Amino acid sequence: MQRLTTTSYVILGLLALRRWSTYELAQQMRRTIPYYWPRAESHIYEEPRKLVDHGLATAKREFVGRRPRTVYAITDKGRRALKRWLGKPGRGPLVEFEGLVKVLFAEQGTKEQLLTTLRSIGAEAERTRQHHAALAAELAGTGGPFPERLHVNALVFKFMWEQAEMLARWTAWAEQEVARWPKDVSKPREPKVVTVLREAATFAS
Amino acid sequence: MQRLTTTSYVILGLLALRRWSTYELAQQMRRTIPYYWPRAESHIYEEPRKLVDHGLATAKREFVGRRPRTVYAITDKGRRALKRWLGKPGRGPLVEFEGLVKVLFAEQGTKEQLLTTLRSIGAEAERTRQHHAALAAELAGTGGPFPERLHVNALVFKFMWEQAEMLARWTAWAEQEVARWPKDVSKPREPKVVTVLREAATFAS
DNA sequence: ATATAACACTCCCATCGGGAGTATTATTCA
DNA sequence: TGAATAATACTCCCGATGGGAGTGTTATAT
Repeated sequence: MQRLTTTSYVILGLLALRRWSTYELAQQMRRTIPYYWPRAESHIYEEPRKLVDHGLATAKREFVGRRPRTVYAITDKGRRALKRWLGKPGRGPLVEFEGLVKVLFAEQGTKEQLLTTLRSIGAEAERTRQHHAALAAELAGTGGPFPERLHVNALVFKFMWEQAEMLARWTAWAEQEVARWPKDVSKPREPKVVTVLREAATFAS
Repeated sequence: MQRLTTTSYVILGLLALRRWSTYELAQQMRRTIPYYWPRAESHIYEEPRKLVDHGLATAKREFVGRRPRTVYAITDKGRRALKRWLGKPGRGPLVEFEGLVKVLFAEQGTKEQLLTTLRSIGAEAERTRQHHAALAAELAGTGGPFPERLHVNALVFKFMWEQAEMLARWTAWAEQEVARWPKDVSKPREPKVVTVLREAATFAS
């Protein structure tokens, strides 16, 4: 029997709200959760089965015409397991950022390449902000599918929003700084950018 | 022959700076890079071999007493490959944040559990800030192992710093908001927290 | 009437996280 | 000086994951 992962508990948490078919769960996982718990859709289908194996959920086979689907529901044991899990501290954010790796080695390329990298990150940040703003508009307007959960959603949303804002600010700042650098980005003299290190260093204990 | 991943290019980028033994590469990958490109140490040993297979690096077997070690160096083909890679846009940040999942389902648990979750995230954010501040002090003081790369390092550092600051701010804010909620966190009436949604919604196009 | 999108999955391979294990050399501290 | 411990230098392996391809059915758009 496979062990339960954070993804299992995400599914269990969703099942605590209502019953879902696996397809609906996969849909829901695509809406907002990928911004802090991204998982491949193909594997979402495995998770509820694990929950059933552990007695945390039940599966019911239903039909839409001749097409079958499986609808899952949480059990009492499932609710208890979820509550226990909520009591254990969760891991802090883990960031994976390929664009930043390209910035790190930027002096091996051209100034144009670096600016292109920064602009593409900036464009993505802008798209994310738009996405989040639209989501906020929907939640603030209709209350979303679970209006009684608006307060916890707002906590989570705030993180997503601040993350997107931070990225946009950082990109704009970096573009501006790099614009000041000479054409050969491997040899800037006295770059102003280094002041960020001195500022951060003052916080060292 | 295995295909090159972002991790391969991280190693290639490090090799562009100087020759390293695999152990040194693994060490270096632990210093700052895990904050934006975390990879398991055990796999770092495989990457340089891939680079050699592709002709982007050469391996040299050396000895420290009777203990052998492999030292890798970049080739001209490797430098060209790195430059080409720098020209292609990199993926934006991907965030994985288990703690936030616990916040999302917090109304299934107790107020105490939620506050504990937030406090543990806050504590981790503080540790990260301390780590970054110490790193900044070192870089600003000695210039670090590659003083000629201080300017690109500063760009990357700024992102790490802002990320840590943002997390600390978010946690402090969330703790304060939750403190205002009633004991039964599933039923706060008119939570002030929802204003963040209204504010963000004004940015929707 | 037909094409396309949404629904409802399954299968599979390469990648990755992470722990355990092996052996040698350097450092610390009693 | 000797023993313990840390650092160096890896290898092996299992289970979790990303992500693409594939199969068939039902609803919607044109």
